[in-house]
Amino acid sequence: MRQLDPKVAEERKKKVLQWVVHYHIKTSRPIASSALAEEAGLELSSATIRSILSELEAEGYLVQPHTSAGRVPTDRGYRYYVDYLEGVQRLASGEKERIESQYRNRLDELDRVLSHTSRLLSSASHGAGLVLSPKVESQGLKRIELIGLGGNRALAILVTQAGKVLHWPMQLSFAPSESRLHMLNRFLNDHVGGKSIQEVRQILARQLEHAELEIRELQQFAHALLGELESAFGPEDLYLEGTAGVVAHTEDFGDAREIHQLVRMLEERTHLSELLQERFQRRLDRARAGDETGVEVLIGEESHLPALRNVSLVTTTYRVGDRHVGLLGVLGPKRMEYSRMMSLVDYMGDVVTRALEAWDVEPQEGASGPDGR
Amino acid sequence: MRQLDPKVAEERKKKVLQWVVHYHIKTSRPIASSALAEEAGLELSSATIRSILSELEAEGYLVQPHTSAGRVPTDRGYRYYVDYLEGVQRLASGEKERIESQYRNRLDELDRVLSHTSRLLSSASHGAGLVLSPKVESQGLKRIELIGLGGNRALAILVTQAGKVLHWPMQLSFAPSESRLHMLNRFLNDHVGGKSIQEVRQILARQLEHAELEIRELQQFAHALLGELESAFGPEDLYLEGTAGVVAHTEDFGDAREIHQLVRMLEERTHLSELLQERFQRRLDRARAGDETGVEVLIGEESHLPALRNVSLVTTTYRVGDRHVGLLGVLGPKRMEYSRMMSLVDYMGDVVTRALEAWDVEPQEGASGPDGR
DNA sequence: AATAGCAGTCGAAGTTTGGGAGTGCTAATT
DNA sequence: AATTAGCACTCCCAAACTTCGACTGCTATT
Repeated sequence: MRQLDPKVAEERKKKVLQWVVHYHIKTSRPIASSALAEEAGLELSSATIRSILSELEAEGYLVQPHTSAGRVPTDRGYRYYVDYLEGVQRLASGEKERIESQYRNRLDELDRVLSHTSRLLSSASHGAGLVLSPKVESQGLKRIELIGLGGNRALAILVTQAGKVLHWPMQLSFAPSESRLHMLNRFLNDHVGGKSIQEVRQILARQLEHAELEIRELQQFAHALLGELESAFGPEDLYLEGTAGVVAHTEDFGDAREIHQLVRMLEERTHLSELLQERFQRRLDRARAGDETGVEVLIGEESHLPALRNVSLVTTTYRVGDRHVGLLGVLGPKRMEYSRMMSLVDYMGDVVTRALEAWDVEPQEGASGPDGR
Repeated sequence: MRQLDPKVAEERKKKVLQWVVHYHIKTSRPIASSALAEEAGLELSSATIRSILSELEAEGYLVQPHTSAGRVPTDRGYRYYVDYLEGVQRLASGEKERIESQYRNRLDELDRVLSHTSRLLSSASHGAGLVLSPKVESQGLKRIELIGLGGNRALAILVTQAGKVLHWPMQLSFAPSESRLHMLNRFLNDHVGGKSIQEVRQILARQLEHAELEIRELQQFAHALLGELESAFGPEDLYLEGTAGVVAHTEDFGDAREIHQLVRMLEERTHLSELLQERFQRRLDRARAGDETGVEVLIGEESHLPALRNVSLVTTTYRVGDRHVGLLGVLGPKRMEYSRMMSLVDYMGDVVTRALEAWDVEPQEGASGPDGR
């Protein structure tokens, strides 16, 4: 056994690293060379493994909490481990079944699907579940409707192609009559199908110029509608559930200040929302470049947000048809079961995509088809 | 100084108890007799105070974590303290201003008001904010509307008197035409104004018997509507925000198991929701008996839920007009600043009630009034 | 190149210790 | 009778110390 093939050496180094990360995740303890020697099935003595470990440490994959302790993965170590994992494990079929049953018999609104999804993610991961809702701006509209509520009040309702229902009350400066509203609705919906909000805006603007029918009301409505759509759709698009679960794993945090930082961040939502938006954007760009990547993982300080120092984020996108429209995932302690989380998230991405299919595939033409009985 | 008036003795005993609770809340430490003697301004020696303390302990208001430690309040001690506090402190006007500004310029839906309120409660309390939404069953309806979504699909929309908007998609077994829907909506709304869901049910049922117009569709719709309303309105009526904040105060909990219990409970929501429902019911009963009580506090084990052993709940009701329709409050560590929390909750109850006033006061008659310009 | 063996490091967990914070009791005081 | 000072006693807590053993890195050996 003279002269070791460098390839072989490299190979077993990887194996050691993987085993260390894996085992640390399971035990939350520093991993010693002897544990490797005995349980990892490498057929090497602890001494040899020690030298491998110290190489790995020199390369920045591992650290010792102190001399004479075992090794713990760095962010970089986790990163290697996660990259290696890519798409390996499948979800246990029992768990699949459990999830699937939750979605069965549920022809539902986007809103409910997503909020339900974030709960499921949370409860299956014992961490936080998060879902970024599709931006309304980017979706096609299916219907706009104005419902009079008496007096000057009306309720505006907006249904998007993907099944999201938005509604907000409006204070008009006139009291619309039933028949006026009906006409207005008719007019609006004649020009809306499948168009994006921007397009609808333009149409409304053009109609305002031509100044045909019901000028005052149209103007009123257009004005108010545009105003409402401008604002009001920021961090509210984030479904975030189960944050308490993340914080409860106190052993994974250093001091109390760290926990408080994290709590603040989870409470305010804005920073997290921004981070996810940005991630999603990047993902879109990459998808456009043909670089299809399923589940992505963001480990500890890779986020550059100090509050997330000790947690990791596992995300993927979900689609309507072949357009990626939103992001979903799990936030948990850095020492999470990545392979399970990754397959969970991957699977949930599928499930949501399938749930949304039902909305997209439907007949595209007018409202009255043949009686379906 | 011969012969002490028993009333005076009783009085200062109360004072001692209050001071102990107050100070423990501030410091989170057991309180010693010497601290009382020096800082409470009682003009008594520590020895005398000791004997008072031991009486209080015998009566179950205080305990010592161990011999030779100071005293800590029991649930009963907190209870006394809280009952005494009743309506004493007002909220700092700066804070009021801050809150008030959040509601200004916001003619909004019930849904948003409440979810916003729970966030505010959470951020102002550093605990969890919770709001129990009015039961739809008990509210009058303002509008029902069906919007066709193409094919057999329709979106049912229901607006209650208090401004809650419910909507859910329905799969019909026929494809409704525009004009049919319009007629149906007309018919529905002619019979709906101010009625409760039960009443609407009955009306629909009666109409089904008389079997006049559009029988099939009415039947269809009524069936589906009733079905939907039966289910689906349980724990979703609870807005719960900021749960992570409660858990983050690790020093207030015994072991990790306790924390996990609490986390589970906060995650599942059902138990908590039930507890709150029950509280609300009781409150209604009491209000009916003319026993008006503003803010209520539930301390630790008074809830009989082991998971809530170390937390307290501060709640009040909010109203629409003079009907109590919902509950709101704060969940935090047992060692919370009760007086601040109570005035916060009290105040928020007011704010929400005022916010809902806007919805109730409006003109009650038909949709088209004089042009209001 | 791999290993056995060994000295050395250092944390974790247990033990000991003193100090002090606090109590309850009792006898003296008003 | 109520209050207080004084004191003995309890018991936690923090610090200092010890022991143990889990690891490592190095070196000589195979």
